[in-house]
Amino acid sequence: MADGAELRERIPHPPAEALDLATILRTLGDPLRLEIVRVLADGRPRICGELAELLGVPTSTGSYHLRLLREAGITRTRVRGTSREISLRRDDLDARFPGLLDALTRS
Amino acid sequence: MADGAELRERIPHPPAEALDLATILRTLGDPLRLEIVRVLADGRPRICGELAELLGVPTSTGSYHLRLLREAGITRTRVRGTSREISLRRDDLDARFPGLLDALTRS
DNA sequence: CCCTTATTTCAATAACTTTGGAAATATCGC
DNA sequence: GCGATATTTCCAAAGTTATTGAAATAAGGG
Repeated sequence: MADGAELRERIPHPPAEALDLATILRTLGDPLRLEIVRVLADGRPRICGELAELLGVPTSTGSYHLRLLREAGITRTRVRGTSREISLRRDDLDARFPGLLDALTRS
Repeated sequence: MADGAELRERIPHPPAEALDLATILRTLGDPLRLEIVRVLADGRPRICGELAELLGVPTSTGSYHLRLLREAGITRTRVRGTSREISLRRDDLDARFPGLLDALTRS
């Protein structure tokens, strides 16, 4: 690690008020990312490698898509040991865009 | 007009069964196109030039975005005189993805 | 500490998207 | 047909996004 920055790594998430509908739609408008959201829709968090394997992509590709989902405010990422636990930000999304997630994950 | 193809010009629209959610989301994930959909959400059709002017873009740019909306199955385009009348495909969208349009145009 | 495991970042590349001026096409009314 | 009006298509430039191997970083456990 680079000299000096010894604080525990914090993963940045946008606050709920900052969520932008066009950004969310653009982010979900990719089959891989939409599939990730559908998998997470059951409320159970998954770890990054689990999702990459499920989608059949290298972890570097998975990590890229998970970063976009997190930056758009769609998912939340928590450090747990050497893994990251990914979950849907369902309450924030439901509060900000009622009905959207339901419409996307229905059936 | 090119020699021989004298039939009345028909504008292609995808059938309702062919609508794809990821394609629709990708298409709406552009601020200009999302704005067009919000304008059309009142159910009143608009002509192309009206929309381009409203958005402050050249008609060639407007025409490009309207083509993407039409090809994604989000809007319907009808020839009316020298103009094209653009409207939302609300019934098809509501039937195929219940709640989606409502969630996008609420407020 | 060092090793292992999980994940991210980097860098290069390829593929796709957006923009807008100019030219082409379509339709109408005369 | 012709001219006017509305829109689309073409094209090239610019911008953005996706993909992935390799290197870097992080955390945990001996």
